[in-house]
Amino acid sequence: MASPRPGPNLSKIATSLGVSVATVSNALSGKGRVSGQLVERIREHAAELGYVPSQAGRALRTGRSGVLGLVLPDIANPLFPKIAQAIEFAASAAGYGVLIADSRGDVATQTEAINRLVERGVDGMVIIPRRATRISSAACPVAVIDTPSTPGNTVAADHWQGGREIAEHLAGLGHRRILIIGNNQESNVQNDRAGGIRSGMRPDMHSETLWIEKLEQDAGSGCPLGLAEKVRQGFTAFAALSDLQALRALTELQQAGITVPADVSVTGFDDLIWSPVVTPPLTTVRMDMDRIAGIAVSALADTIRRNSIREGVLVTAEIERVAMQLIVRQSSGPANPAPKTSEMENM
Amino acid sequence: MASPRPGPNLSKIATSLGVSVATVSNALSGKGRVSGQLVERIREHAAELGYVPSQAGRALRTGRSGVLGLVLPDIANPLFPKIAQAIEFAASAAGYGVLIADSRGDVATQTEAINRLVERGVDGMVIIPRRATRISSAACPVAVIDTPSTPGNTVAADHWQGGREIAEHLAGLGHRRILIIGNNQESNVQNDRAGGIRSGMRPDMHSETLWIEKLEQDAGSGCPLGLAEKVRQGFTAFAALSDLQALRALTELQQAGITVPADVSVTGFDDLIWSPVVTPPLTTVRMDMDRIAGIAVSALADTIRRNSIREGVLVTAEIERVAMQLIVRQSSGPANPAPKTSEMENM
DNA sequence: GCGGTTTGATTAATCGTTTAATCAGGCATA
DNA sequence: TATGCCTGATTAAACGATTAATCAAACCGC
Repeated sequence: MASPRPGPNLSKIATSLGVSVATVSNALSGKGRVSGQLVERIREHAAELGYVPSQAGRALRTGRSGVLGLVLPDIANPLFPKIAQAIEFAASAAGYGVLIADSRGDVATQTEAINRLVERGVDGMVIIPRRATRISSAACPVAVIDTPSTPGNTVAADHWQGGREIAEHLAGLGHRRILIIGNNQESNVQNDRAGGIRSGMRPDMHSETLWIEKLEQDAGSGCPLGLAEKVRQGFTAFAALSDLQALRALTELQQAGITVPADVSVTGFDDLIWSPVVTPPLTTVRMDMDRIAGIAVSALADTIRRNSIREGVLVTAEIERVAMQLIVRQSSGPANPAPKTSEMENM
Repeated sequence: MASPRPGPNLSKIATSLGVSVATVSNALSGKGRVSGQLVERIREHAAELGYVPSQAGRALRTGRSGVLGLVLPDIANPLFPKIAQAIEFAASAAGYGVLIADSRGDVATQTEAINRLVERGVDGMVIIPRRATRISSAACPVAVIDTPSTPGNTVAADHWQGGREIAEHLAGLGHRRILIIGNNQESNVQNDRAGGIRSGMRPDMHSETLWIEKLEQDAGSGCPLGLAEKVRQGFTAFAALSDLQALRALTELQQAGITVPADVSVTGFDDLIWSPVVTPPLTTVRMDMDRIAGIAVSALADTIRRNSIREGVLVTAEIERVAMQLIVRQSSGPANPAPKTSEMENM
């Protein structure tokens, strides 16, 4: 009934070579004292037998599973593929596997997801927290990726600076009235980005902020944002806090007969997959997820290596904010002092 | 140096209750012969001690890790979050963890990613294959999710039928000249979808197919698709094989001053996250990923349970094609026999 | 009251790896 | 030559769970 593992194990190699298992183990790991030529012979033989070490056996003995957990509470965020990819890449470069857990956007099950990972024996985990949740340390080292302004954050993109880049870009193009379009006011990330935009504006500039989720509570999901009205009020730039919202703004404006960027400018955040290929391609700000993931994972790996006794720690890294990079494409252009109003009639 | 696991283990519970470890194990798993009241006592005590079984110990003994691998070779596909979420959900409902592996779109590393999973001791894996690759069975049971027409496929959405739904919808709206917009001609999925559209057209209808990747090889990535010209040629409907391409088409048309759906219709596939919130909301076709994932995972779990000896098998399921559902939104409307040509001048 | 079954528990082996402890020689030094 | 050290290997004890085999006692029919 019990299924024996298919491949050879240490003891098969050992008996086949007439040595002890301990020697084989030492030779392969390079730890004990084994003569050079014997190491050679053992390595060779192991390779030709196609030996692959049993993670279970190793884990049982060492207490380390070699697996990290990745908690993505808001998987609907289209940023997810990039994050998962970056984490997986960094982790496997560091010799770790990645176990995913998501809570389908439900706050209550975030804890449950974390527990499942702990039960599976992960050595540590990377958490991208759901907005406004605070991670109290779990039963293993935890790296948090949120925003630099979040307490307990390990490493994150410098969303604030990214916002400033956008503001300065728009200011340089002559825009003076900017509408910031965000989704959710509780999101640490979106708040940082909005704050950055405001802080980067010149004294003679004016901004308002539109929170979509709040709007949809009254007007229903998928409702129009009323951007044409905003254009009439003199806004010439729409700075969305995510490319998803930028896309929504862009198509609504286009449908209303307002041309981007001739009439108004639209910018986003995150450089999501569609951003370069829509018309016009989106001006946006990109975070270096590979770098962030690399820092998070190596900080985590360090902590795991250091902590002989397994305990819950919020991991800290030396670099905790990574600069975002402005990508200028064609959705932003010089401010048009008098956007064409002819089209506005038929709204 | 070696870090002892923090929590209690079977033997701690056993000595604390004055019974043997075997009895505790039996009581918790409900397998051997233990008296009812002792089972009760043991379960209670284990719970209050916060006992969590060691996956490593169990895995070593049983040869089962309780983990499935998920191979996503083309992670750039924005469909990924839904797939990953569905698989993770189905797997954790079946008591499995999910280890992810991606090959960053690189064909060569797909095999390497699979090997990494095998080395980590997964009990089976779900593979969404990169286009045009054929999965030869690995060292464990494998479920393939691609298209029903792919040899070796386990379960998938009925992309062909989805295509027919689109064609019939457009036919019913009076469209007679349809431009199919796909990305890559080698993709099994996209080919099925295109085939379905063609097969669902009425005899008096005409279609052409535009493959973006081929176009971009000459004209450069992100180049215009020249859809305005197609409108002039009499095409009134643009059926994209993914919402990503639909979005690209929609924005290009809108930017050219062509109104959707008044002038032409645009449809997509997959009901991606932005589809309901762009203007106009996209008519698309949705696959029931939860159902597909559920079927794939339970077929996999069955095979794993059945196969005492661990071997590589391509898993088969009873239901291998799952119907797609047409979602009619506002990007498709009645065919306009003479789309306005006034705007066409300024192209 | 005696062989035989059933019940409820224990014993002990096993999965594959790591690693501390031990040991047998060889070699150098006193 | 006896002592000590170094080298290169072996021994054996874990890690934590599962499970086949065993065992003691109770219970049954005859």
